[in-house]
Amino acid sequence: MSPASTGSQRRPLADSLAVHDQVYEAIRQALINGRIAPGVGVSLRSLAAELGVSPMPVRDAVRRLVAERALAINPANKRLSVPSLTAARLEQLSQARLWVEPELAARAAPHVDAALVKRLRDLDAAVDDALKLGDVDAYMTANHDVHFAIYERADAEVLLAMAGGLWLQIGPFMRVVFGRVGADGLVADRHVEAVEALKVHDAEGARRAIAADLSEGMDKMRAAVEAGR
Amino acid sequence: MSPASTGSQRRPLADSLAVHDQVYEAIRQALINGRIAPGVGVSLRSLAAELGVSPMPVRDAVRRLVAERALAINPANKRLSVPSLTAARLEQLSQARLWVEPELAARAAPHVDAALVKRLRDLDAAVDDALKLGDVDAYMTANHDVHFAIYERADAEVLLAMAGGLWLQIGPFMRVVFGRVGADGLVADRHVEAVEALKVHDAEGARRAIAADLSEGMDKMRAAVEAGR
DNA sequence: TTCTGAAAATTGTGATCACAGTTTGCGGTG
DNA sequence: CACCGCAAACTGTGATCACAATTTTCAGAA
Repeated sequence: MSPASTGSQRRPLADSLAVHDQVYEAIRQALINGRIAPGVGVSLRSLAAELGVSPMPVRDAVRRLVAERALAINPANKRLSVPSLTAARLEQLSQARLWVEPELAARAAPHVDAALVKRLRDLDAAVDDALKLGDVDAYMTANHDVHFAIYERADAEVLLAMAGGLWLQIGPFMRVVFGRVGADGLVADRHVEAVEALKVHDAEGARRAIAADLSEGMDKMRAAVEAGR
Repeated sequence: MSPASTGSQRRPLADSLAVHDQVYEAIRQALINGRIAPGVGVSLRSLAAELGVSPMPVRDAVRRLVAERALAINPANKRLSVPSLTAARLEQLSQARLWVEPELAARAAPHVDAALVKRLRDLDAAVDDALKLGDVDAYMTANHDVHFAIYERADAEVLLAMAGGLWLQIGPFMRVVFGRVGADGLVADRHVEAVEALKVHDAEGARRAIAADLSEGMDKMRAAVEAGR
């Protein structure tokens, strides 16, 4: 293979997403969906080969994921791995979520309009459907969308980013709930209560509903993690 | 760091810190110290030239800083800049700190020993010295060290990382306090109270002392930011 | 069979180049 | 003097290579 013939056609890429962003999203989803199991090692080249890109954009994406603590880097040999699920990590992540997310819901309440209420009801219906069908990926996506459709209305960029980072880190934990207790373990959530509170701009009601929703979900995660020791 | 000549001699690097980590630390300090003013644009090559390294490790460091929101990236033209100091950002950052940091102090309380108490007193003395001398950089460093010497004892890696990220983002705000009200504006802190509480393993006392310390500091930052509009 | 040790493969890191957008600078035109 | 237009410089992105440090593999000795 001569250096000149290493074609590898380039992309216009002006409007489209950069490759490293696509790679980031791909790895992110793989982590949340549990396609890359916690504890196992990964490498830049193996990820690159799997995604059909050069190691360069993978390197960028991985740096970002490491900074967000969705990937861990062994300080001794500098090798990459997926953080493993420990009770201590879950506990801290839970506590942090339990502070930021209700806060975001409360901040969103004043800015909620009829269109958002409708969208939230549609999204929540999608959550219920996914639950009935036992479609794990669809559930994870829909559940995420419900929460962040609310949080985005809070007009609090910094807190929103914190919440995003926490979901990314807790994604693998959510997966183990399905793995161990099945979809039946998650039939109930507090989305309806949250939407009702938001509809009438009841900030404290929204805060309480989201707090209860998280609290119950996280109890199940804790039980699943402890059962799997 | 040696100038990046085309000779490109390599380092041993086994035990020593990687170049991109040194670059990260250098930019980090420059941001916190306000040597790179908020709002202005930077570029990979200009930073690389300034630090005497190739653009590659700068790219890695910048990715990390962007993920930590210490640098911002313009989505339109993808150019880098230092986030500007807005009241909304300060408010959210403050609220987040006011939750995590007292929590870390409370968690640390049970694990405090005599050696740590001594170290904290030494560090706090350094804070007072820097204040008397009006040495801004020394104050920022010493103040950071006092807080994180406590937080590291909490045995809460996730929350500790959150606190670190928040300090990085709020660093430039701290600087404006000195810029506008001078070192005299910060003569009082609640470090002594915090250390006293920690010494007797009083978690709630430590929580309150740290909360008060942050609260007062952030009031000054808010005033400085508002005055500078 | 089990241990040993050297070769081979794999890893993260850094340098350098190519390329396509964007911004900047500067000349000429009205 | 003000405005336009184009070229040069600069920007982030991606590819490819080189290198040192691991880790893995496997043949040979006990």
